[in-house]
Amino acid sequence: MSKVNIKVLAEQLQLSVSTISKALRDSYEISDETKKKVLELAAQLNYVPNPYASSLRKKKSKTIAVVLPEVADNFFSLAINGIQSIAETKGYHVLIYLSHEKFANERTILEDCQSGRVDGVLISISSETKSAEHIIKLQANNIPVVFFDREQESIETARVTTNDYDCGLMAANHLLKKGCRKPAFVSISQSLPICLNREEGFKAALTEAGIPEANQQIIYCTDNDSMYDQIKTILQNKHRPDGLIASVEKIVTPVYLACHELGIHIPEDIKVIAFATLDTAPILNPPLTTITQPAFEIGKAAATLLFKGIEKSTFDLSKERMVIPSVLIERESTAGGS
Amino acid sequence: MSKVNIKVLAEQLQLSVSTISKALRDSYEISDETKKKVLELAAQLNYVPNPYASSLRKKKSKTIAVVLPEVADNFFSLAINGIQSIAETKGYHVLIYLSHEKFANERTILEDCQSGRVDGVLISISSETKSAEHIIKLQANNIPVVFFDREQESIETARVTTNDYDCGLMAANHLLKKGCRKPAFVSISQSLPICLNREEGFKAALTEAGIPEANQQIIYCTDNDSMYDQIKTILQNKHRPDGLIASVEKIVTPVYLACHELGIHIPEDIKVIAFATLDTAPILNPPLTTITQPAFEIGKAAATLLFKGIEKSTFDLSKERMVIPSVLIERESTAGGS
DNA sequence: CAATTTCTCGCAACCGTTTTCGTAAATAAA
DNA sequence: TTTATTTACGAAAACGGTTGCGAGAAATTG
Repeated sequence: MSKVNIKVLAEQLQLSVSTISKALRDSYEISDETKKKVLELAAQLNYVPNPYASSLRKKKSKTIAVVLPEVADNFFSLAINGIQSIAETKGYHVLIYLSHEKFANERTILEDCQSGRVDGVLISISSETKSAEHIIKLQANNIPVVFFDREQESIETARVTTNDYDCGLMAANHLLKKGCRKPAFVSISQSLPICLNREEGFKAALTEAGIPEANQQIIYCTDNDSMYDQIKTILQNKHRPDGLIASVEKIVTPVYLACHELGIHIPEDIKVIAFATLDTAPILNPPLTTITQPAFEIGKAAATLLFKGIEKSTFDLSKERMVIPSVLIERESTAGGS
Repeated sequence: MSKVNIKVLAEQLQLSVSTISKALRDSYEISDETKKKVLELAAQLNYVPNPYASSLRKKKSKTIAVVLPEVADNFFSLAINGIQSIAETKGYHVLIYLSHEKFANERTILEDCQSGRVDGVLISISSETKSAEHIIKLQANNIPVVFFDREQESIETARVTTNDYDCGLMAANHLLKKGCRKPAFVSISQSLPICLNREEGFKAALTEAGIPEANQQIIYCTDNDSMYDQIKTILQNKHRPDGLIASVEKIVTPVYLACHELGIHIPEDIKVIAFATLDTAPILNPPLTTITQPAFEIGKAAATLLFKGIEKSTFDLSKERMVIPSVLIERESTAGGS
């Protein structure tokens, strides 16, 4: 059916293909009269231009790729919202790719992005990603890349993050203030800057408070499936921490469940604070103290930068660095102390 | 930079463009020797074929569109995961579009889908959508459409849903069994089949139990922003319900918060059950009884059907109907009664 | 050795749109 | 009236692959 393209319009109006094309794009070369006829017929026949033909000719796809570790995470969902909101106003389309936290997937995805399919890439790298060649290759192909949240430090390009180090510090200080003497930090990666920075802040706060390094417990839960068991083990340990910082959202549920199963009470026995954008945080049992990241804003800012990089060839992304602060929202999971 | 295309390969190897193309596609017309040389050079020069050029010629984009009301919702996030998992194995790319529950947005999005940009569309309609022409137009253009979760009843095409009526029945019966005499159903739409079917099941259960229609309270929260206030009003009403069914996930937080603020205890004063895939359900205060929808599976099934419709022209989507049941998971928010 | 078949490859059209350039007619300036 | 300029449009070449067909060379057959 349909298959109505420029050629069909041209035949019906006894005009040339080029005239139709120009009329549709409102070129000054075409008379108002002709334009009107073309627009009318186009509307009547429900003509929709083929974006790929135009992309081929113009070397612009009006499409960007968003590469994420996963989508079932409030932070990333909200970030997508932010990205979409900007893309819409710019008339861009958004391809979503999931790395599932695997480097190999991420590399395959970025390889495809060199095809001309997209004009730019927004990426939050997988927890496995350490090398950078796959991203450098993209840049070598003149595809602008902007990191959001999870960056690759060695790459020279724009990035939008939150103040991870400060938040690590803030979280740890909050626990200390609430009376914790043996807080632990639960991380999901030994390479992700977001985790490392939060961890550094955590350690700095503890050191500052005079807590010896030996008591600065850092726990790495790199495997999703064993997370629950791992956390349980830690909570059963003789040196059980009296405070816990969840570096990412998905740690929260296993922690709460494990505490419940083991009869460990939050916040009496252990205080919990999490980097999370969970909207159920205030109705958890107990309500969870969070470091809430501005996910939507990070998405918006990253997209805005990317489009600048795409549209203004003069704009240099390489030195752009935007930090949007998170906020600590105190709830009962860290109640007690002074 | 780069710009390495088939022509470049052809020149370097002193072969014709068509030979390169055929070699890359492993055509029988090309000798193994030549193929090897082509593949090697392609790898060396980091050649990535332009998908749009090929799409133009082959009239296939290897891309599908997923149209959702919103993405910051666990159901949809998980559904995207399911869709992606199938798309990956099929080598398809996934464009995400958000209608933000607005019909006008949805129409614009589907219009664009007629351009040849996508080979098929997976859609969960907005809560505003009542008419169907925008979808019919798509089908008239030979773009297969598959509904998942939120369908448009008058359209003849495949749909993957959960057993909404039964779940409405199940939810209501659960409340009745737990001692509720005045349960209420909180809906977000008077037109969405998912809401209507759940509502019908709810009413059927109550009627069956001998509860007069006058006491079958149905509450419509169509506006996101006023939801909290609306719920609070209802809870302050003299005829405050003693049980509450949240027809969708996003109703949960405002209900819990409102109850807390008003000093209404769950489940003593009011029992709550929700259609939700929240993974924090077990750690809420109190843990939330849910009708948990198989979001991931629904996504997978819908995508599988769509690809059948795209790839096998003999396959008739119009009569396909798949129902994947949800499960009721009982927790404390409905404790009490017998 | 001639006739036929098989193996490889190139030519050229095509997909739908954009864009440069050329040109005839209409209008303005000289 | 002649010349210059503007206006409105068409022809054709791209963009990067794909594909049907034809043709020469090599291999097979009779």
